[in-house]
Amino acid sequence: MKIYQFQIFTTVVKVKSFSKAASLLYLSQPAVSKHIKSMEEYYGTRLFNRNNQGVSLTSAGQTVYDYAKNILQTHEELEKEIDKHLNLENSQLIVGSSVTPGDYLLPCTVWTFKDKHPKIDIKLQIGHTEDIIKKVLKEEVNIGIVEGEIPSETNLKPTTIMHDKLKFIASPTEYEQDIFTIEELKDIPLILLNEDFGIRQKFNQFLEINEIDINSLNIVAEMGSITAIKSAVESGLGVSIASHSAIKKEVYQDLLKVINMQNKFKDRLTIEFKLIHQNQTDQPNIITRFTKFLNIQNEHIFC
Amino acid sequence: MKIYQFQIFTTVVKVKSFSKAASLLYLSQPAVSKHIKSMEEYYGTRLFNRNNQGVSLTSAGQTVYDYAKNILQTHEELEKEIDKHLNLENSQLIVGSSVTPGDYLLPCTVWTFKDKHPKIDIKLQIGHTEDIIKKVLKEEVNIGIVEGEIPSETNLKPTTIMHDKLKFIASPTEYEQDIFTIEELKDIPLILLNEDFGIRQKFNQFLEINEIDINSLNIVAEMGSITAIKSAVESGLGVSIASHSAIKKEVYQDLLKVINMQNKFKDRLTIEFKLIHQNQTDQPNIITRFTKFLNIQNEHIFC
DNA sequence: AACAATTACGCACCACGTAAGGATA
DNA sequence: TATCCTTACGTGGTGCGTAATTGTT
Repeated sequence: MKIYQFQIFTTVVKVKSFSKAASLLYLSQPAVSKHIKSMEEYYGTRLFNRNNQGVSLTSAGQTVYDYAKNILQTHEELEKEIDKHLNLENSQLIVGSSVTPGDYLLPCTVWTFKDKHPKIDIKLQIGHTEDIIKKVLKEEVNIGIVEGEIPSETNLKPTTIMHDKLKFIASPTEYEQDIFTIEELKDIPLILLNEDFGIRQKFNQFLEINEIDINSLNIVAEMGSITAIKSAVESGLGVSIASHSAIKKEVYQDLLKVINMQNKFKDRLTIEFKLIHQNQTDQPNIITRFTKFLNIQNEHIFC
Repeated sequence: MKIYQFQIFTTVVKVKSFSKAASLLYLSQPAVSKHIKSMEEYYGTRLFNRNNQGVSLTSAGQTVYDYAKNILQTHEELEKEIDKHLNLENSQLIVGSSVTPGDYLLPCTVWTFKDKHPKIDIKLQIGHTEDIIKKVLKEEVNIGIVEGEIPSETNLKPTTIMHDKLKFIASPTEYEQDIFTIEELKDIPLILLNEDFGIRQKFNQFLEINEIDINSLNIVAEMGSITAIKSAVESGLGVSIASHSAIKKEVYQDLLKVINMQNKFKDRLTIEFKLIHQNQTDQPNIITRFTKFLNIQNEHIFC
């Protein structure tokens, strides 16, 4: 049994629904289903009565709930106690991030971290990759989370903490097709981020790998903001390319649609987010702490 | 974090050694190492001081230990409470098993189950596969764990719960070679189990697949007991074939040695242990309970 | 040299998401 | 039929053991 499964379980109990719990936990509904099923197998009995209005606890489930609350609380206390050992209280952490993770992923992460460590003062700064690298080197920020390449002469050793798929986006009212061919890509009006952005650099690489001359494309605008790009695409001014996490909300709301690429294209168009920090020998505990926090899988760091 | 990891952790604390904990938990030593490492990463701090005399808790480790004991105890209470719900107390379970699992694997399993459910009366009967199948059908035993094929007309739906490798064994003083060729196999004096045993049936299949006539072999004896076979082989009377779990103790003590087969041989010589029980619609909770107990991975059912 | 933990590697199983299927008001 | 849960399947990640390596007395 995992602590994590108790968290899923208690969430389900609270909202009386697998699907609602799934969306609260940033999981798919089948994933929640399977965790509950595995708990039911472990304890050898049904824990929820299912019906199409949601779910309710069985009496065995009520028992598990009572104990699960206890275990979760104890474990939370343990984590707070460890924090005290590490002297994390009243310390400060400044995270520098490039635009995509900074705007779309880290806010929730930072919020979660703050919730878990209320006495730590954590700040988030957003900028382009180069600037963040400079600030890490000057120790103006403690941790950087950036896209694109890290020059090796900086001696920063980047570790990849997440990757995100890049996708073509278009207005659902203007574009009916679900797939692009190479030929179509050359005609369609493109709105791109400027070259300060890791996403744009990745797209340029993509063109090279697929042997497409950038001058053969119909680029109608270059912009310096993801929000601006999204507005332009929503208005039907053209097609663009964006990171999945930056557009999932709009796709869900039907303001944007994703157009897939033909299989022929040779690259996978994914972008990696890398973590960098100064490698001090006596690294403050707080940096280790936040780094580990990001690295722990199955804990929904980015939400 | 997993409950299981707390168990590993507390075991290490108690015996002050990764390797000793590993052998108590029926794990390899690197496996324990990695679990502790992953806990240290999770909590962001070292939990043990290592040295070549064993390990000792750091102060953060002491904190984890205090809370871990609490969590483990709470979880154990939860399991007992669930047992009460299922009315498992004072019920009876008879497990029928064929020889290899019954003699070498289940005793510890049954002991563990009894330890976890002290009010359940669990008994273990050992016999040949056919007999166990009959007893399951007559409901003289509640659960069967057997080797070999289950006739489909019994309507028992076997589920494989473990597999074991079959290995050639010889006396380490009589045989120096580490590998057999097909030709050598035909000359060597063989001591085999009789055909009541799943292991022997599997060996016959193995010969067929490799197109070896059983009459071309030098079979010096057939016996009806694994213990007898082992004694004969230890005395240097010949070579035999046995299930890994039945001989690992003797191999460790250097009373027996394993001789591998040449790659040419076409079969893998593994034997499967299958669980069978009557599929009653209102199956007693206790059968479900024991079945799940066997099925739960990572909990070292066979030890 | 001996003992104990770590790292490397390959294999099997588990966790996830997507998509299709099933049950119930 | 709408809503919600379950099953099926493919992919990537985790856990395991074996074997080689490192580190400490």
